[in-house]
Amino acid sequence: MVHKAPQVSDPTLGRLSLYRRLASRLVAQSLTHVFSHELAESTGASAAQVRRDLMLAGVTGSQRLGYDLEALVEALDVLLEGEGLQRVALVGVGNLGRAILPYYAGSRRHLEIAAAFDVDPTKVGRVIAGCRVHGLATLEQVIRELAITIAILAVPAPSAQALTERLVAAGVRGIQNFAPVRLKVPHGVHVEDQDLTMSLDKVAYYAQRASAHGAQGEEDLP
Amino acid sequence: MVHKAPQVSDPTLGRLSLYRRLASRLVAQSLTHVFSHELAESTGASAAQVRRDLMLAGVTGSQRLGYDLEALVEALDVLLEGEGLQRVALVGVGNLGRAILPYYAGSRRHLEIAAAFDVDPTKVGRVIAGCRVHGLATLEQVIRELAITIAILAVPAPSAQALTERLVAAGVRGIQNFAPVRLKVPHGVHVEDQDLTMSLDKVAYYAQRASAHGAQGEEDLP
DNA sequence: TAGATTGTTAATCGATTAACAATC
DNA sequence: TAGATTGTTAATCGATTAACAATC
Repeated sequence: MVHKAPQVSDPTLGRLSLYRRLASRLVAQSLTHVFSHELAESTGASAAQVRRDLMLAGVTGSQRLGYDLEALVEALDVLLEGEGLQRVALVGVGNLGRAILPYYAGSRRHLEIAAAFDVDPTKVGRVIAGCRVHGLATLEQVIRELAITIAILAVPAPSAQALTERLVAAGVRGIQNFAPVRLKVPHGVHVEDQDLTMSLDKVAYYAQRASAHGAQGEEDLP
Repeated sequence: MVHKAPQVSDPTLGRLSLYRRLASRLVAQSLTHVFSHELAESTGASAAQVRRDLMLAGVTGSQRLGYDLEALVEALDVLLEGEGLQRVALVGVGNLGRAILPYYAGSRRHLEIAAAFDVDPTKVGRVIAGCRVHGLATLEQVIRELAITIAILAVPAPSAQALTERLVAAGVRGIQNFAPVRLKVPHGVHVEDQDLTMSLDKVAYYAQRASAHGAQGEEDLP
């Protein structure tokens, strides 16, 4: 348990997240073990890389059976989300906020979406996916009372920065930002931008090249 | 105009997308020029890297005034989205689909969201953000008629793979995938995964470390 | 044992940085 | 000119790959 927390690089972190998702699914199928090459499929990485990633996470496998799923999931949960429970706030209960919520419901044992916030008075007081919606007036109070450390920011771009400052002042240390704005935050606060439009540009770029190079695959390699 | 299309790496592509967004915004403010360090702020990259990125995109700047905004936006549009017009289909008009649509409305001169699709019969026939919603029965027909090459896939995970196969068969060459599933596609088809849960794991990881290292910034460097 | 896996190491690859020369 | 910018190059950094030894 005195597991010295390793420093994990960003790309590795992304893969660990995907391993965990697959692992949870396999656990639900009552499986007990998984091989590195099975996990590799879920990310497109090589099996050797999976092994190195898991070693970094402090998970050790068996040469005959692969990795024990229960231990794997627990180790990843601890690494990604910490030993205790971290509470999360959803800020902005529009279409996007409501769409996101189900993704996080259940299966995350060290994270809990503890509260939601919205400007719209008609939404305040309602319960969405087991989560109570508060007005923005009580933002600081609720966040402090529940000791919330993480926020999902799903509000329109113009209000994003002001809300960020209130969240940080109230004790939030990490923000998943869906607003197409670069947030300014003090040191020690981490912002992860989830830019929905950026990847469409990438798709457009590759699709265009695919069409230009003739409808069929641009290379013959398997 | 016989601009040999450059091979652009993935991280560069992401930054170009962000430069374009900022550039569009500045154009809307009636500005005519922008400096590399101004663009740099939008991504967190260095000014020198911005210059290299833009050079790669074939955009050339002036030493006194920086980069001409109109030329910049046009060059990025052509690079990212092609010379002609590419049409896009939104598949799945749930909360997520409706939330995404406004992000793409307008400002994209070489991309057009031409059609939407949904299983729900009560949604079919409606018009959302200027975009007609079709039933899944006519998917292939509509995609072929409109020559759609790109799809935004915002459907539940279980139906994602089957729909992907129909889309590809009908001529789609690029997919922005919001379903938490790894899609199998033939060569020449590009899938960009937009995983909404992965970045929350990253946030949780960093937030947890921030809290562990004492509430204040973990390093003293500016 | 034979087979298939895991843990470990050196070599490759690519992106970023930093320093410089050139320009208006 | 002086100042601030752009275009260019060599050096650094880090992640990934590939090959190997060790294990059950």
